[in-house]
Amino acid sequence: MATAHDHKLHKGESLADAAQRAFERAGEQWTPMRAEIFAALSGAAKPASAYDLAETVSRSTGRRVAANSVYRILDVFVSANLARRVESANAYVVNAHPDCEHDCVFLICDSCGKVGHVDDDQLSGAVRKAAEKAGFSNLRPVIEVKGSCADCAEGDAA
Amino acid sequence: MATAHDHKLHKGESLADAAQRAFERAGEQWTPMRAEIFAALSGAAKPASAYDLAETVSRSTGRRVAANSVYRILDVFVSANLARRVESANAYVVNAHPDCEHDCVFLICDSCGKVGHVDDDQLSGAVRKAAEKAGFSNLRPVIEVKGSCADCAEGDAA
DNA sequence: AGGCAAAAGATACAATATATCATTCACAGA
DNA sequence: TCTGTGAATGATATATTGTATCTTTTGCCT
Repeated sequence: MATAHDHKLHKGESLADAAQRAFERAGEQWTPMRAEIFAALSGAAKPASAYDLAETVSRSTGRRVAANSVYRILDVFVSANLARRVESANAYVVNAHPDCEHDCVFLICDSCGKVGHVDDDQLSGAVRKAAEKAGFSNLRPVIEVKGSCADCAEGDAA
Repeated sequence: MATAHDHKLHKGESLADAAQRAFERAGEQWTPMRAEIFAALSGAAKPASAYDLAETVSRSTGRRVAANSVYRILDVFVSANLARRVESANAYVVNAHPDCEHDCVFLICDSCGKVGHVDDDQLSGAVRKAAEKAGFSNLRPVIEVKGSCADCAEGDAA
């Protein structure tokens, strides 16, 4: 890797390492392109769209990266649990704990666009149970809450 | 209908009537165009995209209806609780009981695309509570579950 | 009828997502 | 080393979803 971008925190590096390990354990290849996209995704302050990432990576590598390549890689990331799609934002976030399987609850701020997340297995379990009770199987819950985050709500009085 | 209390289930004409009443009570105009779109939406077997509805209504009226008009009307429907957006399908469904405020749980079948829904105030309340605990306000929960519906799972043995 | 505001039409365009085929690359086996 | 194979990526086109802006029409009120 030996990256020249020194403003990366150690936390970021170790996340990439953990991601790589989990990824390879899942039988996938950790290629330079995938590493670039993972870095772009984990460096983003907000959920990033595939097009955002395509642009970021295009700049950082100097080579044009097309959206469809990004989509392909994001799909692999999502199925390997390295990233997650935020449905109500049409965007993606890294999974900071690629080793744990959780149904995340995402909290999406309407005004700043940032996303927080909560892992509450009891809550997501209740959602799963409700879906099963309705005859659904092979469940993939999407639990998100739009609203105003604490920071944005302060100055906002709305 | 046996259910004289709780959630009145409206169908066909009476649903449109109930919707119109609720809509006008909210201070909105029930125009012919809006009635057309509501009819198209409530006649759809699956969640309908704005473009689906535009095409349906274009055919049923003989006049070309542009997507942006449909979007505008859907937005009004959603804010008046006559319809809901299914985030993970980029589509809309009618609200069968426009008089009650609920955080619906949508169940979206991967293979047939149909959507079921569950109202579980305790469940959605728990989601709201978790978001509030994280400092969020002005909440609009999105609780959806992708999976296989009972019908599709049968022939599928996946 | 006349005037106003809401609604709808027309058009253009931006953003998101997928489909298809070609090219590159790593690697196994002759 | 050569080559066949499959995975990954590139290139390109196109489909789908969503907004912005301006004009025209419609419904409502006096």
